[in-house]
Amino acid sequence: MSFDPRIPIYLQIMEQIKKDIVSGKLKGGDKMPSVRALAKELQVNVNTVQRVYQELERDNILFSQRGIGSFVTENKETIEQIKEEMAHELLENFVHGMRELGFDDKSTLLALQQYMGREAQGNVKD
Amino acid sequence: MSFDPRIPIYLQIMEQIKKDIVSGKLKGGDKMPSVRALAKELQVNVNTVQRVYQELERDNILFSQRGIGSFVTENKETIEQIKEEMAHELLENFVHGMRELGFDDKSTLLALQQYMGREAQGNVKD
DNA sequence: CCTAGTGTACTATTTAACTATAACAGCAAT
DNA sequence: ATTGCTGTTATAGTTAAATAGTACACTAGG
Repeated sequence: MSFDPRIPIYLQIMEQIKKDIVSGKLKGGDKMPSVRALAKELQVNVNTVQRVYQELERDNILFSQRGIGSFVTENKETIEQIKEEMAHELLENFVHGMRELGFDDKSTLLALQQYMGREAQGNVKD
Repeated sequence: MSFDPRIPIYLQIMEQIKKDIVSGKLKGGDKMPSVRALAKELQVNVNTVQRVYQELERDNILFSQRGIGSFVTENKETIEQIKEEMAHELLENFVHGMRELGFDDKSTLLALQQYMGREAQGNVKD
């Protein structure tokens, strides 16, 4: 994982973990790497990872047990809620961003289909 | 304009100016507010605005003349290029972001249409 | 010439993120 | 008990963004 220097590292790690949970890559109850292990893997300081886990625990996404480890919440509602929040934010950024560039919604939709088509080397319109 | 504390202010101001140029709200040759005027308007320091103008000049989006003012470039190609870059970045963030949340492209497209429909209180599908 | 407004440059200070390092606290297996 | 892993807390130092304040350089208009 490489980091965007414009955004605090701990926020980027938080986002990545949330994505992994929301997409099912990490499941409810899964044990997270220890703060030290993740710090080493990501080449960041232990305190930074500790902050990540702390913030995620504050948001009820993880829970930590001293001496044992940190775990993904078992609460599926919480996870679904996070997913909706994240998707909503992406939608909002995209649509509003395109509007601010002068695209109307129809043009935006078209641009998206073209982009997806280009990436998939095939058309999304079935 | 209110600022996202997670991102440097000067970058946010840069983005806004670029959006205004790309969307046509600011046109080629237009005189920008003076660094002091914009600083006062945005409630930020003169140095911050100075940095914004300096960076935008480096990107050939503005040009500044000492004693006179700062102006939007007359080069339409540059503006068009910026517009494409910004649109591409939005598309990329959106599509990749949705994929990371576990949405396939078809679901993403549907979610977008629903979002646009909700906002417009009407359907985009003509 | 002189003034007012412009961009530009410089120094100093504050704040937050990040790092480095160490220590403390709790659990489990030997 | 001891060892080794865990989360947690604390202190200190570095870096970059942003601020505050000042000064300089240039241009236009009176």
